[in-house]
Amino acid sequence: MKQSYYPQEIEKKWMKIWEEKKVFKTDNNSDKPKYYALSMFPYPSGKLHMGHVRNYTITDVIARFKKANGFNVLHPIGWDSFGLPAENAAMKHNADPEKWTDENIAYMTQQLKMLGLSYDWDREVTTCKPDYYKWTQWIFLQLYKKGLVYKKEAAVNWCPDCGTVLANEQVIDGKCWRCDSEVEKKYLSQWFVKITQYADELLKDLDLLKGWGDNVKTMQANWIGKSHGAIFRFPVVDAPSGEKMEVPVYTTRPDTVHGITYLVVAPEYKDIEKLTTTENKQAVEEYRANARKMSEIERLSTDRTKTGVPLGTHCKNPFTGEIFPLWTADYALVEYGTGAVMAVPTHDTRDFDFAKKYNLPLKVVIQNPEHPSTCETEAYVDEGVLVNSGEFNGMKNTEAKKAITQKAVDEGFGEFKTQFRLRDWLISRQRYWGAPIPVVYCDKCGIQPVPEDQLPVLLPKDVDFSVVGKSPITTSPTFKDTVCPCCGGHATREMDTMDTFICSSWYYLRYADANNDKECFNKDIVNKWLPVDQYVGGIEHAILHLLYSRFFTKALRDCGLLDFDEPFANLLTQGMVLKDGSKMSKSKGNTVDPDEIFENYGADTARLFILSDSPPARDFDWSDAGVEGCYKFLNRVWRLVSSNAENISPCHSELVSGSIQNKDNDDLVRTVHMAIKGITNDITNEFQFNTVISKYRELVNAIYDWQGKKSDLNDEDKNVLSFAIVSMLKLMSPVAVYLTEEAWHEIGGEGSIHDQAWCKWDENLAKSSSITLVVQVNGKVKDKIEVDAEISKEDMEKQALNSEKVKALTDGKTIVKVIVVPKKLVNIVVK
RNA sequence: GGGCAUGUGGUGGAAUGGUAGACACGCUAGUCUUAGGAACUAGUGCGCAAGCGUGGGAGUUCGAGUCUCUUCAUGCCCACCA
Repeated sequence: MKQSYYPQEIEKKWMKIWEEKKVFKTDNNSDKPKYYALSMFPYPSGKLHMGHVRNYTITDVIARFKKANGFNVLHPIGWDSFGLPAENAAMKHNADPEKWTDENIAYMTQQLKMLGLSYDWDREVTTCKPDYYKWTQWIFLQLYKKGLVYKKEAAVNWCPDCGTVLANEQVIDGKCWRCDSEVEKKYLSQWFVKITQYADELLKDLDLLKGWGDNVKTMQANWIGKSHGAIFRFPVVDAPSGEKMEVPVYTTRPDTVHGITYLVVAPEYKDIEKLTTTENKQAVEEYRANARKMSEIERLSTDRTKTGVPLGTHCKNPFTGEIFPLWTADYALVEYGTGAVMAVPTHDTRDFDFAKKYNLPLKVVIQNPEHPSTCETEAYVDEGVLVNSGEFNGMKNTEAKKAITQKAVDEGFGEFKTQFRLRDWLISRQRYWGAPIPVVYCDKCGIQPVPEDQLPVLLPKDVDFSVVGKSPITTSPTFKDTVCPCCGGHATREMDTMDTFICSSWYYLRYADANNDKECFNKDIVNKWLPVDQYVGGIEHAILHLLYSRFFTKALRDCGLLDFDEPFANLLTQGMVLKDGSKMSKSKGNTVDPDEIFENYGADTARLFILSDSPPARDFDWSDAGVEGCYKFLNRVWRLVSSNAENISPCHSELVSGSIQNKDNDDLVRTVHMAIKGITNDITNEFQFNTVISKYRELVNAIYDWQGKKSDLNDEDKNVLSFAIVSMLKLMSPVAVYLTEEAWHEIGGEGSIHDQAWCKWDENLAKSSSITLVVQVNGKVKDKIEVDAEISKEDMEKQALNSEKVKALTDGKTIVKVIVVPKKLVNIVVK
């Protein structure tokens, strides 16, 4: 008999058996209730890191727990496999990114299997394969048909030295990640997805997501950024052309409208040239050219002092008749609101800074009656009462917002306006390793979508990855030229590929029906499996991926492809894996390679440890000593099973404590019931795996203690021991997947332990036979008395008052009150 | 600047408003061993003690780590959004 536990040998054996028998295959036609457990799928970067191990172990334990509890569980995995690292590797070695990707997937697949994850591998999804991106392209076309995809001119990150567009991720501190030169902005025609059309619903439906943390919901709400304000239109009084013009502004502070002393338009404002006088033209042009060149990071940096130039023209404030100058300044953003800002330096810190710098006038219109401010040294941005505001004087500013906007509405120069910060999603990437955008450009017919029966538009293979300064896809001699689907004449293909976030915005739908080659997924099957019951992933996806996926679900719903509103019912954002207090990273040299842990301690140890020390949502500090401790614990469990194997039967009878003669046996049975209850509740509530594992340890310690009191085992002893050990193995089976399977067979169990039903507990047995009665005097613990668990309130009080320690403290004092908490404590209040 | 978290022993962390420090790591003794970085046993918040203890200060309560207010510190995310 084995006296010590050899994970390498045991784990490899079971890994193979489970794989051959497809133990974790999911049946689409089961009549059990469904449960969809999902981890965010990985980018095939080469090797798993500990963050993956944590993420997938958490989801795996949930999936196994739900399966044991009678659910038909969908637990799939796939690969978010388009993206820059593959292309970079390809460019470095002038090799095919597909080869690099495939090799990584093969390696990581082995690692995932080693980790003992209960995936249904028949549903594996790989976003860079034509059988997947065909449907990504098809979905793009549906969105195009719906008007949710459009093309427009937009600024991109441009590296002048490499002559190429950079993704945001490739811009590091405003510089090119490859050549370190300053990144500029450049205007190109780009594809956009109209996510803003769903801004209101994306915000409103956050309320439906009861199973999401408030932190993630708040981040999304802030990102969507709904604000209520007004649009005011200011007539231009001296447009150089003499034409009648007006400048509309958006403001959330209509109450300050009487305090306007100037007006700012963004450098990219569409009418800016028509609003500039001849004398100011040169200065304005120079300022705009400079702003265009500046990188996003430079421009948006807050510590930068504000700059701007006057246009030379003026507007009239329709509320006051005052004339004020127009300026351009890059603190006005062309993409937000109307691209123009009404400046009230007295009540806005940005306007204040700008006005001080350029000596623009200040006019106070809001005051705190108790502490009036002249706003000479700083803007007064808090609430107050209107002054210098004509008919609105004396009104509270919160009320004035409405009244003033209403006046503008009535007189025809303004309206109420709701504004979002959310922008449309730029999805064009001037890159090779992505899904080609299925569009062609015909000289005669213009933009033409590729007909659906011609999908997929395959990535060309005849490309040169060594090129610098352009996307490798443009070097293909065969890709560019094609035929117009409309007129049959010559057309050229779109050379841009899609942002990989598109691919990852619908993969969770594909899992439900992963091998469908007729449609992206069958509507009924998707309706059956979705929404995902539990989604697990890193907080870093709190905004982009989760928002895009929510948008996709709503858009596909409106295309008639599915019938639900939100894709992820419950979301668990796991914390980071740290080492020595900082995030594991190659540059810091504090990474831990999962392979080494598997090799030295086994996957069960890795699984146990990664769950043990912190609750899932919190950051987890890796410690080598902790791994060692988990390994020792598993060996301790193994010794407990193997040294008792011949005393244990896997089919123990149901144990009722009344029929048990021996006190130690009764205590152990109660301990087991308490463990079942506690562990089940800890998993069910918030997935508190760290306390689950401490309860494993308590249970194992209790069995060892029990064993220490026994020499020869009688039938009752054996029965109780069997009950304890079999329960322990079942409770541990979602975490220590290999050890429990091996142990299950060691004691003669049939089939797989992973097909066994979860343990049940008896409420009457899930408590100990005696309790510690805590006696407090004035809220401080003074005595503890061991009493029967069924003690009455009266007896509790009597026992407490009889305590010698209590008597000593209450002698000669008045007992004001006695509080009795049933079966817990007595508090005696004395004076 | 805004938002969101989090503050408990030497360390990771437990505690439906009811025994603070479960369970571990570490450490200290000891047992068994040729040896042990294995296993087992005992101990381990601080303080000689009365007592004191959950970042600080107030409050609610018979009773507060937990609830309220306030303050400080740390971390993360967003950041010229008018």
